[in-house]
Amino acid sequence: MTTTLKKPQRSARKPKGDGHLRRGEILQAAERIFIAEGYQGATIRRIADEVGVSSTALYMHFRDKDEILLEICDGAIEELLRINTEISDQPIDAVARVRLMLDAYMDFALASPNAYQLVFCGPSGLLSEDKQQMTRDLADRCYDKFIGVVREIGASGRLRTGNVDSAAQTLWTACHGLVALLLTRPTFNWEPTGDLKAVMLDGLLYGLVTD
Amino acid sequence: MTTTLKKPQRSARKPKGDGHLRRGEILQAAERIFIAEGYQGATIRRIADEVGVSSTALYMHFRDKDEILLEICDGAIEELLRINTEISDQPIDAVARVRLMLDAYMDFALASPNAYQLVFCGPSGLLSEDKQQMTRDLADRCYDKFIGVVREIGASGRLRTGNVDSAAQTLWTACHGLVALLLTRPTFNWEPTGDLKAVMLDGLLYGLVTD
DNA sequence: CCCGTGGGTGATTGCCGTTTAGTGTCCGCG
DNA sequence: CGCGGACACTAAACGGCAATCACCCACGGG
Repeated sequence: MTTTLKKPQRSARKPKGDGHLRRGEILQAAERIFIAEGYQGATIRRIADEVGVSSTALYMHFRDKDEILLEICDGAIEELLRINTEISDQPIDAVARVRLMLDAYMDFALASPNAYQLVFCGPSGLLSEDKQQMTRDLADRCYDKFIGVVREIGASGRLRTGNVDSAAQTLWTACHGLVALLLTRPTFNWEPTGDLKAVMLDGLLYGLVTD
Repeated sequence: MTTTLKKPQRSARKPKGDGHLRRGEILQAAERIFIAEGYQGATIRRIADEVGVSSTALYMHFRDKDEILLEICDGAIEELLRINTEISDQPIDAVARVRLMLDAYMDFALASPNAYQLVFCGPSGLLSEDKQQMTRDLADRCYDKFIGVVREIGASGRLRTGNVDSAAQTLWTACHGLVALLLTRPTFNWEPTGDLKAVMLDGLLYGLVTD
């Protein structure tokens, strides 16, 4: 009952300042299709149909298709940044925080596979470089949170390799590789996901960090 | 030499059994464009233009576009399999062989970025699953070579984690992650590639394998 | 009352992969 | 020699895509 009457039936047409509402509706519909059918299935026409407008109408609110999907991804990455910040602030051992962050990172990827792949597995040119700027910045801030904790470990002299950057990049890319392949090759005969995550984290941290 | 004149001045038409030659020419042109411009730039029409035939002609020799690119990728993966086999047969310590194989794997990915990404970073549906069968089989045989050596390590009791499969998958996916991100995010402020490879291999093997 | 403007549309452009119907040339066979 | 058929190939078209264009029209301020 609370629904559709945004304004009394004064007019058959929606009131003039509806633009902002439309934008939200489009994002919502796009996200549904994007989650359900991936990048390929989320065409401009299908999103427009879902909202109930013509495909042209989407260009009123977004410059192009990429901007829609990137805005969805931004939302996902913001969530990751929030998680990273939370973990980063916990008053526990730095190594434990690194482990938590990497674990949360992998969980995030597995929970938001489409957004994750669009941002981190983008086939180098699926979307033009400059349009990703906003998303890339967010991802970089996630990485900054991460490397901050790694730097703590390095400062306390617990890094078996002296270089903070190479250690951080190794930890990150290794975890990325695991989830990326889990997502893109779902038919492979994988060991249980939890086991793989554990072996990855145990192995890497044991290999890179001293007690 | 290869005169780029479309019509040889001798006979207006090439001899009858030219089909298999055409196939080679197409693959060669496609590979050039594919390497130079990636998956996006390698369109049927552009490949056909390069060869000097109509776009329809490609369908004489290949069922569809994916088959062309996959055949190129097969060539690349066969090279990887050859390398893996060679290393696998070397009469040296199993751990040293695993390290060599992973190192060669990463070098291969960095040397054939397009083929590597198409096979291993395919956004889960860029090419239909069944068409990749041949390529997947080759990749699986590469993995078999790899896991064979890991199994040797496990059999000699040198695996810190008892599970051969999870260790092998961890090693593989971690190395994949490194090269995948190096390829897809070339603008990131990476440490030197050699350093990253070394830290990855040292850390992982130290973490997963006992002396 | 009228007119500018914001929100929206149908038609169109220019790519793409793929399909269909057809064309010219060579070969083997009568 | 002639002719049917196979072969290598093509032009044109189809449907789908993102993106653009030229419009349209109800509303609200003057």
